[in-house]
Amino acid sequence: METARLSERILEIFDDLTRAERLLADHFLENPDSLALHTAEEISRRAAVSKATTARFFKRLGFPSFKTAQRMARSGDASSDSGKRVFSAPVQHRSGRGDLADHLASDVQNLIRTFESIRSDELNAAALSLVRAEKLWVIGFGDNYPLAHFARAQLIKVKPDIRMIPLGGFSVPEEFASITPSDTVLALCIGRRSKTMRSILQTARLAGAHTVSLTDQASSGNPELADVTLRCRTHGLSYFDSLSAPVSVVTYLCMAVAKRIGQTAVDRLRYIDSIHTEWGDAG
Amino acid sequence: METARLSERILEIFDDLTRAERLLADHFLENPDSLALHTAEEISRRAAVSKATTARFFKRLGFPSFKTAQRMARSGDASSDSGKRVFSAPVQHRSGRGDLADHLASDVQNLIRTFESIRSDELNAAALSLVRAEKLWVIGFGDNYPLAHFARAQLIKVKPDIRMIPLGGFSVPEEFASITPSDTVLALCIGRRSKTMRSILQTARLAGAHTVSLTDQASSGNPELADVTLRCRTHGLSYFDSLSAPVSVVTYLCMAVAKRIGQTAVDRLRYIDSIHTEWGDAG
DNA sequence: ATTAAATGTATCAAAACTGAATTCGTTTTG
DNA sequence: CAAAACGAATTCAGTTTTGATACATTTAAT
Repeated sequence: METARLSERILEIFDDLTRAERLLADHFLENPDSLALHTAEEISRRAAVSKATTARFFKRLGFPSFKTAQRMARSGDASSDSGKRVFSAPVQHRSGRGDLADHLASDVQNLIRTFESIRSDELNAAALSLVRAEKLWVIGFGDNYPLAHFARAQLIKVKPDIRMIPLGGFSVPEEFASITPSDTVLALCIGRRSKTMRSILQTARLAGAHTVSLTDQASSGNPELADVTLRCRTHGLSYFDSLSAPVSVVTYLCMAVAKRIGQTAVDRLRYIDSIHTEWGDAG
Repeated sequence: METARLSERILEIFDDLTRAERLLADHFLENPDSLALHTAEEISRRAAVSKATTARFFKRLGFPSFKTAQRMARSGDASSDSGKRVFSAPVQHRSGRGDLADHLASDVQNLIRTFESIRSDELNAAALSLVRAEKLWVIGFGDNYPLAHFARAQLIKVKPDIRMIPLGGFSVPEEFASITPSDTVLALCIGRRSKTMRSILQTARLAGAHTVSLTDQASSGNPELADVTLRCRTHGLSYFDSLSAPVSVVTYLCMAVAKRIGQTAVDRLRYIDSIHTEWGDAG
């Protein structure tokens, strides 16, 4: 995996780079395959630096020249996908920068792929649905609970009635009974599917409420359980899935909601802030 | 107040800074009060740059001069400058693809910048500390609660004794009393600082426990409150901060922990998985 | 094999950066 | 009040960085 080697090397000496070189560094961190795929001229153009700078950059990185660097990048099987080794005992504590660079590259890819695949009209529809809702139900079981909590924490800052399921130790049906057709359900369904979630979504639809669900890409098995389904890429390099993309999508969603609500949301934010200040929390 | 403004401004133009200026930027991000407390000469000495550079730095930041900047910092007023973006009513529903692309770009930058600035040895030290801990305390108040919950959800999959603060409605001191020198505290300190968190960290250090904290870049008002401090870039485009980078860092940290624990962690993961399957949850 | 096109590399002058020394203004002290 | 002391701004010269251009090398086509 040659691209990792490059990212690793870049992260290592990042602090010593000059400004134009940093542009290059960022370009390669965002597009790890760029070195293998494009010419020096093309790379220079994309990173908005001169060819000379690109040439110098690889010398500073320790390569004899740009060409050798590119050859090395191409010779290494840079297909970068290198299968899931979730359970292939990682004996090597060899640690360090390589892992970090890999992880970064992976999460950047997760973000990019996710937003590439999400259609903006669907997102807007989702946001609109959340805005219009009288009550908003945020639902997340198991590993989705933190994500649900996070979404609610954002939304409650701009909208008054956000309910969370599950809540404390309370029984779900009792809580969920108050759902109405003017409500919207935001369902977080990343990773392991839970039966309860399925039941809740069915109940919600039956009750005539709107439903928005956030899933990972693997979950396409049960389509159309929600009015709007947003798929996130959650590919992780080893034991755990990555939640960067879902978090980013949720953040965007909340921002879009706040934006649509407009001044009321701003006022509410300000009010909350003033309460915090009054209570002596640091701003 | 003002220090936050300064840090914000610095982060805004961080990419365009030269190397010596970056030394200054780092100094101010780590010591936000430095501007108010020290003379330009002293600051220059501490940041290891020339006085001229310091003078120029504040001009580049948009202040008329160093002196003005210092006066503003000391008065704490400084509302004259660019108002906080958070409240600058974004009336335009530009709604199109642009917002999405901006958001994506911003979060990708957050990720990259975060991993650029985090030292891998610090991360490894943090992971090691988490691995060695007899009990692990994950702490997150307010907006950090979902993040803490998320961290715990990962860690509990590979390690048996992970405690969370705050928990249910239980009183913190009663819970926290069982901390010992062989424990480690993972403190999530993104965004608004809470007094309780500070107290907890102090108590933890007094008790001889190890401490790892995850903060945003602007927050290092009290440096060295933890043994290891990991700074994340959380810059958001409008109302809300972005948590993509912190989530990514936490995920990496947990992965590193799992890796170091090794086979035991794998076994535990498998066992948990088998229980899930047995209970009929979909995989 | 030869040539033309494309692409990487080296050179050099312009621009930007930096710190030491100097100048200017303010405050303190005798 | 003078002058000394201090600190901030400016100037200036040396250094580094940068991109345009010229040059060399590879590649492709005939």
